[in-house]
Amino acid sequence: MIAEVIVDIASSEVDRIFDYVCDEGVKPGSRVVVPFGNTHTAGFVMACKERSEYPEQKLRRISKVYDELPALNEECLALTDALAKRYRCPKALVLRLFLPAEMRTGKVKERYLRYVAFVKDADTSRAKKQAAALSYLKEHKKAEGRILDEMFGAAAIKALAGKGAVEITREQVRRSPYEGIAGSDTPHTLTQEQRAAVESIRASSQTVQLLHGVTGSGKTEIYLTLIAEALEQDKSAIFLVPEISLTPQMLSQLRARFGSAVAILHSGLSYGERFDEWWRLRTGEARVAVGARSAIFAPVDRIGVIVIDEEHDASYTSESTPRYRTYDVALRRATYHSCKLVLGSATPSVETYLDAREGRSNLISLKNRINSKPMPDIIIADMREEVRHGNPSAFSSRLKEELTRCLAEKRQAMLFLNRRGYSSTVVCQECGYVAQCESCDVSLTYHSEEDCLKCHYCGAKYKMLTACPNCGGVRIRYGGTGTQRVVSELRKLYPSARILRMDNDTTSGKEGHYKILRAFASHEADILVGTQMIAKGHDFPEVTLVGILDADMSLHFSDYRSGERTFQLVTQVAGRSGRAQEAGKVVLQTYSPENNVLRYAVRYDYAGFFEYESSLRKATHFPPFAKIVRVMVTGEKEEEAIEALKKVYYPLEALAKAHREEFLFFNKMKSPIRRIQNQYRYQVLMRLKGDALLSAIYDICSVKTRNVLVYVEENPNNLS
DNA sequence: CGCGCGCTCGGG
DNA sequence: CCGAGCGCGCGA
Repeated sequence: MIAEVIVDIASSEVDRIFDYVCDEGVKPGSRVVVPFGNTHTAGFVMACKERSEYPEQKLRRISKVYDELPALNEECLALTDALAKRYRCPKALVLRLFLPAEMRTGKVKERYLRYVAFVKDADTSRAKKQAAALSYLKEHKKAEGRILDEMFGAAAIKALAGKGAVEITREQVRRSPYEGIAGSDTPHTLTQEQRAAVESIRASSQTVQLLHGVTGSGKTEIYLTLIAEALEQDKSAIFLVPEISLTPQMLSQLRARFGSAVAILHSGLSYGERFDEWWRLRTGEARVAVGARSAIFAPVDRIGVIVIDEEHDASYTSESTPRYRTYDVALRRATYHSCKLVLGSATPSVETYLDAREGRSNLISLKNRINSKPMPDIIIADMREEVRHGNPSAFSSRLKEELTRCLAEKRQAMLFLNRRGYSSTVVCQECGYVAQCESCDVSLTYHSEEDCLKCHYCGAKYKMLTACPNCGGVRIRYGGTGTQRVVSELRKLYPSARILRMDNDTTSGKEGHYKILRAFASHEADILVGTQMIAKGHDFPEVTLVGILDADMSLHFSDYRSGERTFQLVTQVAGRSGRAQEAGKVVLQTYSPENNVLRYAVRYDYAGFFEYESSLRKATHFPPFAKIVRVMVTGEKEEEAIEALKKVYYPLEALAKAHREEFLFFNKMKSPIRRIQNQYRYQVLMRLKGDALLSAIYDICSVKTRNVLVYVEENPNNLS
């Protein structure tokens, strides 16, 4: 038989089928090792056939077939072809997405245990131990070899096997993560509104379902009901959440509901655990795949429902080749299985909501919160006023007032600032010198705890300046406030308050987040200061005050999505306040209180925001009414990068000239940040009316370059 | 991707 | 004349 093989080499040069001779019974989807050139390489059987077009004497034989059950099924293989085409990348890169990384590198092997099973009676009259072992096995049918050895001695078991009375087998066992986490299943009766939502999804003839509801409106319970339904129908489910939401609390909730039917796929697991969870899904032993973006590639058959929670989250778009959108992959899978794709969010992306508005998906709006409590009041603090009244600090007088009251009432507060470190710039007062990273064209952030300067783009650390390296001056100014500075100012203002900080610097490893959150949840601190990561999915019933210290940070980004992001951020952060008994409050500090997005956000008026934002985008020709395409060219040597840029720029320019009607904008430029991690960055920025020329653009950008990376981004998440 | 082949260039 | 360096094409 002939196998059509794709070799596991991430290069377009070898991205084609190679025919190999193989034994009968080799199935498509199997991982294999094949002789390739003068080495051996891993590969995947994409299809099998009887005869090859290739000259017979040149055919070579597959040297190893890995799994009894092929790692990939028909759906995965078809999806590989489709995605490789869509994102113009080698099939090998797509195939890799389907497998846990350690399966390729061969770091982890299955864990086997020896079992002994009863086969038939035999003469054991002259061996007491054998007789005892055999009768034990006759009763129990099967037992683990190691335990039997201990009970009856290894020799006796061996002897029985020799007589054919018992059979020894090696069976694969799985390491199961979070085994200790039990969690109690809360009773799950649905509210009227939740029942109606489930009914609407069931009855809908559309694939995509958009579940729009504020924090606390009970979206999760609806997801779980739909997943349970899939399981009842003997189908499987995929449940995706943003990376940050994969907390032990969330996992224990799922474990409690679905037990061992749940398998978790995420980077926090050990290699062995991830490997085994993957196989549990592949064999059907587990049928609910839970994880972040990459879990959309979970090896499940017969999918009954796919859920994408917090649909708007930026982490659902891959930042490396293939730059897939999770939604795109999910829609393909849902279509293949004729199942529903449920998107949930309190603040859907403009694109997603527009689809629903225009009837391309089914919109379900949850109007009420489960506990019928209103969302907290959002108070705008005008920071211009503060400056006018001689208050230069990071805290408005209103926030200080509320903080004082909150602490007096023994409640908790959360302060949010999306900037870590102490100060974002270090400036010499004498000559204006700004400390910059050697490998990136960005200014360094001062970190007070380690008394050092850090680059937030490449992670490099530098010694803090004692004097200006330019002029020798010693008067150094710290510009811009980060979380560390907020904490130190808070300590001065509220010396007796217990303060915790949570950002990338305080959290070592996955456990780090959890520890801080747990400490805060059990009221070991009064104030939690943090970045974006405190905004998502955690329940703190004692929190009655939330401060958004700099709502403008995301607002004035030169990015068409900045309004959307700000609305999402404010809504999300506000949702942290007053979740239980007490009414909550939010103080939102801004220098532009008249800003439309903020005005909609303080009223929790998503519909109003959407109308405003979408008409703005329509008028200015921005996504989802147009497409932004950025071609990035990066390389270590600036001249090489420029040379490669020219290679793509001229053909692109010609394309733009030939299709003026399709182009709204076309320009080549240096990236806003010229260099990151010693890589020079150049870009061609385009805005197109639609996708008509996308294919041509990808074609142009698939030029061969040396030492330079060229890639295409569609509607990129940031333009740095 | 990794290799080997062959072409080119420079030193002597 | 010979060896090092690199661009190119091949792999079933």
